[in-house]
Amino acid sequence: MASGSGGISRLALQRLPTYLSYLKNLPEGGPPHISAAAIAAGLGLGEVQVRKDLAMVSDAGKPKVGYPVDGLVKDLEHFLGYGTCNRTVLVGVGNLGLALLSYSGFAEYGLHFVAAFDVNPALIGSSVDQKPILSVDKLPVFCRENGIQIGVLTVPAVAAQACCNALVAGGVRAVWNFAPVHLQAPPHVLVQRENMASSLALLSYHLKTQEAQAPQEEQQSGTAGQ
Amino acid sequence: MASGSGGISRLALQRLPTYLSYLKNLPEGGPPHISAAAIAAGLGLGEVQVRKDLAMVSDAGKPKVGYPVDGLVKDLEHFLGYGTCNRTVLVGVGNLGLALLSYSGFAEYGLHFVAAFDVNPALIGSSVDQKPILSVDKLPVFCRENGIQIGVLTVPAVAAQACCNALVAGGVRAVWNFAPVHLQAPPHVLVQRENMASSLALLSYHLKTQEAQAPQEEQQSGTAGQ
DNA sequence: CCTTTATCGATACTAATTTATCGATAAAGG
DNA sequence: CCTTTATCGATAAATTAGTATCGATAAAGG
Repeated sequence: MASGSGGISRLALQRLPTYLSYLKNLPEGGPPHISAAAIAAGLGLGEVQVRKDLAMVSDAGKPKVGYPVDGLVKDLEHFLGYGTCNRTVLVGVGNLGLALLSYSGFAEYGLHFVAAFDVNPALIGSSVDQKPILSVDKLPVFCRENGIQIGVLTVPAVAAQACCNALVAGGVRAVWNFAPVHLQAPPHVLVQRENMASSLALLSYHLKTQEAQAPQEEQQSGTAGQ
Repeated sequence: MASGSGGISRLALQRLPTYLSYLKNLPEGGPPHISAAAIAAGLGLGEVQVRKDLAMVSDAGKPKVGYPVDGLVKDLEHFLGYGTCNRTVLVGVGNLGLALLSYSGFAEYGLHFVAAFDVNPALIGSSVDQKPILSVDKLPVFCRENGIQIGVLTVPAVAAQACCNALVAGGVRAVWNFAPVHLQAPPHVLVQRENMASSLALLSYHLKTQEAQAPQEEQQSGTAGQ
């Protein structure tokens, strides 16, 4: 296991979980080693890029053999900080909030929901999957007392900055923001915006430009590889 | 309105919707013009970057005045292809699928859900917000007959490639994939993966590294700007 | 009408990221 | 034991993205 010299680039860091999930989903009885070329092919990436990314995380790669799958998984998880339990609260129990709250897969990434918060009195007092829904008034104190590290924001845009402030006041150091606004926060707090609109922009632009270029395409017999 | 010379970069394209939403959320009675510097400050970006991005989209910027807010909004929407109705289906009516299906905000981006698909017989036949839930067996035919352009995949990872193939067979040209797998598709079909794990990686890594560097921080009096 | 000022757009520069090349090495086969 | 081959890691080149500088211009004020 190696910690690459300087820091890892943001884009490389974002690719790491993709490798991780690819490796974890490899068929059970397969070979215990895998080459960078194989990973690259499976994920549609460049072979050299894969090697470079993995070099930041692990030094278990050996010529002629490749990387040991299990070892690489461990190295990735360790590098990303999965495994250490990050206590998390969710703010805003709407449709999306509920979906995230009841998704069990986040535990794999070390993310553990402890409680949820909302302003709606009809929700306060109830619970979702053992996780209580509390009033947002209690947010800063709760975070402070329970050592919360991550806050997930699924509130309307207008409420997002206030909720973010409450999280920061409670000592939270990472915010996952699903609201379509840019949030201000002190530098030691990482605000990661999950921007669905960005993805949609890519889709929409693709459709628009492709339409202009090839308006008569349509007879591809569904040849989707693999 | 200008179409920048070559193509726009992926990263720039992803920033455009951020500008758009920022402009749309500007207070009603405000000034009719805005400068690149003001936008940059509001979004935490570089002033020059904002100008360069906007130059790809619009040529309505004037010295001493800035950009006309309304005009810029129109140019952005036109460039991104919003406004043209993109008929969309959703596959996989689980928690997340439901949340997306009942979120009304997508219409703003030209995305209109026409129907949803699932394998669960208990769901098939019912509907969510006027949108019928049909059997996945009908997916290719339905897409073909209704001129569906976008498919949203909120199915389990194992089912994703098969559903993607069905969408492609139905003539869909853009897929928004929420499943944590890399999908194969012919080159004219854009597969955009919404990778929550990537965001989580950033958060987790930030917490891990910050913990190692400054384990004794904690007494910041919640000074969150704005 | 001329000067000043805010702000854009273009050009030049710098930094980051990706891709290509090449030598080194671990295993396999003769 | 030597040769061959697959594959890694490192260095170098190319591409791409981001930043700084500067002249040009539209409005405002004298």
